[in-house]
Amino acid sequence: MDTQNPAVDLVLQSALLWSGMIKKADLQLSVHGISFSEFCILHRLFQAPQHRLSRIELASAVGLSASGVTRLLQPLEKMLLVEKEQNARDARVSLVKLSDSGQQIYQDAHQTFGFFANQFMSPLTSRQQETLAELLARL
Amino acid sequence: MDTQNPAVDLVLQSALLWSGMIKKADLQLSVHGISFSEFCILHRLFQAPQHRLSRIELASAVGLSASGVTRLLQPLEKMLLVEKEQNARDARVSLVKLSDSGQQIYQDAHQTFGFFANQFMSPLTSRQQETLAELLARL
DNA sequence: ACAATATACTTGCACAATCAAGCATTGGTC
DNA sequence: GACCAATGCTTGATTGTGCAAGTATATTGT
Repeated sequence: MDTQNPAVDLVLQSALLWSGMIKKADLQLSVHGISFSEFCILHRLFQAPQHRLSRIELASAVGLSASGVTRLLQPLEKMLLVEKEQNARDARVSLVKLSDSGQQIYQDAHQTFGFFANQFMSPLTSRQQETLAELLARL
Repeated sequence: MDTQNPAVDLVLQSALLWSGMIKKADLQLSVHGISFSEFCILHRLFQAPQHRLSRIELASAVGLSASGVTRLLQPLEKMLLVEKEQNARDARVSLVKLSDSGQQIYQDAHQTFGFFANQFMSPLTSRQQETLAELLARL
């Protein structure tokens, strides 16, 4: 590609790779009626204590703005996958809780996504995947 | 994060990392009046023989749809960074050529981006960056 | 106690990117 | 030579996302 600056190529190569990855993931997840971003939201909620997080925490966890989270959650609320709750200590924060049906959908989607992720990473051995994870973790 | 499936975490971690990277890159490039996507376009054009590519080639090179490329190029044409040219053999294709001023802007932006990319990759040694590039190249 | 500042959202507007549909051109097939 | 599928591109409508501004609540300083 570029003979001058390997870091430039590395960054551009990665950006291309991950934009393609997200498109493929979106396609796989569409059978569950959710997008990649929505899956990320559900994933973080599932991991959280009591499956509950504030919108701000959610935003930074998935790399979106606060307004992005607000809008992403609207359809999920209508589908009853998540519920709004109040925080007793601070009336500003409105907590998001994964509902029972949300957990169900998440687990179905997780299976699909896990299969996809394994397939996507299959050109690398487990050892190489670990190495990759370590390298990325430093960035 | 997830104790069940390391590939899932790896993919989600990466997606988060690169979405953040693109935002930072956009910020850096804004001093040249271009976005990350526009920089990618200019980069590919600069590398191409005679700094010239068809819109389809450009689209796949930067991971956009054909219509995305059409729309991205409109402002660049107005700024006279690129020029439209016809292909003698096939009247369907309209080639995009990097103009002289486009090359100038690109080289300025490349310097900024190169600096950014080096900084972004600085937690990794050159050796590690090579390893990372090799691993990503397989995916 | 009260003002000033900060935080947690939500909303209006703008923009980037996609898809579906359409147009023009090419190349193949009968 | 005339249809027909495929290709390269553009356009209209829609979606996703961010930013700036607004509201409500909390916190800090005096």
